[in-house]
Amino acid sequence: MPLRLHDTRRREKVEFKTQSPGKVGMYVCGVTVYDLCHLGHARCYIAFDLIHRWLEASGYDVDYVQNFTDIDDKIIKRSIESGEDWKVLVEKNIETYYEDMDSLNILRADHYPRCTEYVDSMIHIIEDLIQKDHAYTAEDGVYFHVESAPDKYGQLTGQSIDAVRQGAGGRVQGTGDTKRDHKDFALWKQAKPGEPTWPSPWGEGRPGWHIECTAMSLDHFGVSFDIHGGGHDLRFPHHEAEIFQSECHTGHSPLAGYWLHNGFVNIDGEKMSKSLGNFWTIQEIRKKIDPMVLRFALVNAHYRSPIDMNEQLLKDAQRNHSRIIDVYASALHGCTEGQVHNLPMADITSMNPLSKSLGLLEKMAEGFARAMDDDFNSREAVAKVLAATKELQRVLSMELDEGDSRAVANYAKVWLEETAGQILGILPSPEVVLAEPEEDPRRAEIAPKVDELLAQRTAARTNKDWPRADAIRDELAELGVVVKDTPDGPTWDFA
RNA sequence: GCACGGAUGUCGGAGCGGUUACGUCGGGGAUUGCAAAUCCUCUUACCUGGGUUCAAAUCCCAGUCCGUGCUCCA
Repeated sequence: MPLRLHDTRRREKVEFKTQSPGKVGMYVCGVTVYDLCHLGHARCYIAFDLIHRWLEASGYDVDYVQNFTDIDDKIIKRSIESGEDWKVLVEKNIETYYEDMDSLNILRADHYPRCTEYVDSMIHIIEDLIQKDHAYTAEDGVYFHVESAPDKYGQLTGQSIDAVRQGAGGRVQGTGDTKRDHKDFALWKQAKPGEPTWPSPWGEGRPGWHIECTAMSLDHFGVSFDIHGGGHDLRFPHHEAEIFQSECHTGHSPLAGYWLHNGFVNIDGEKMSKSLGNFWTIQEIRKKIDPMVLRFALVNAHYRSPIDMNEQLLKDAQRNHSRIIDVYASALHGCTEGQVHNLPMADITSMNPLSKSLGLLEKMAEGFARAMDDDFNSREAVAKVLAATKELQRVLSMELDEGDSRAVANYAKVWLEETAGQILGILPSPEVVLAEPEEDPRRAEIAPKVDELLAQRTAARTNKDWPRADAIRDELAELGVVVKDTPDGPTWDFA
């Protein structure tokens, strides 16, 4: 089944065809490194990581470019506020960016260009746009004249230029400066005293935001490439500005074969924003929960739909994620040295329970692939993994001889690694799964007391003194300890 | 105002012409001294009004409500 994906420009799911066979050029707008990354960044780069992984798994050679915007108004503002050199600020945030993304198991892109390295090409493009009458110089910089290419307006948002001619809801003051028309956007900004600058034919200054991506994508891919991605909010004006700049400069259309935009993250039903005070940085989240659980929660939604982050969602994610890990762990434990038998034929209609289970699992794997081929529907793919988890659990606990049970364990291991591991990226490495859990310092602290109480409770239970046994359990509950009775005796953990 | 999405069971959220989503919650059962954990199992649904069709949650038209964008933003 062919891969289909939703293209923002055409506003529908279309079959994926690359510009050159077997190769994919993918450009995703990166972060402006003036601050730490937040939940929204996590969502965006996990979404494109998933796309990256699935394209690779489907046999494409993906050239993935993701930029850093390392100079802009906010970086300058932040640098002035903190008294820190802007270059130091930028380096620090880029370092943390990598750290955050690594913790979320996001595979690295192939290139991370920084816009300050491309100022010369930006100047070159701007000169060309001026020459072609698509741009003009004003007192405080150079602007792109949107009315010079009206047919390119609204390609991603469907807004007509006539509607916007009326004035965008009266909310454009403050961006006016000396440009001719409120729709025009800055290509080059004249520097104010004390700001970092680059020389240009229009005096000392720095590039506008939109031109950066144009210069970098042009440099890496040429006039056109396959996939352009980014957050939903970047459709306008950023991505439409890119279309204006690139297509007017190169004369080639379209700039990108497919435009992909990920949905936003809300917190408890509200838009995540600094003014609402519900801004979660990845650094903060990492202190509270396993980043792999966060990844699970984000992968457990379609990349285009908005996601409402809340306690319930994380709790569900925690539970379902550990269910998968548990089965993976028992599969790993079952992969012992020794003879491995051939597994019976996978056959849904078989009377042999193992054969039938293998048939079901094969079908689920197919469903997984079908889901991913359908506009990277990881939500559906996760559902298949969860269903398979149940089935794998069943298979792993079947009464089998040694050779068979090794084969089954290996099958389960591979099944999960090829789906939840390689594609969804939610499986930790075998080393991590098999590692002895690190001793919680809190646990060591109260262990003697808990063990003492548990011994008393076991004695009470042996004597069938149930009120006494339950009283001890209540006492343990007050310490925040939950008791689990197993055939091998009681175990305990923190609630 | 314009543009783009969405409306599904207690809830979160898939499906998008005929078939079990998945999970949570709730009911029943197994297990247990009782619980917890685990496993099995059950009920319940497609915003409103028209239309197309043998068949609509799914397609078309109209309406209502909600979200987002139109300004820096993943």
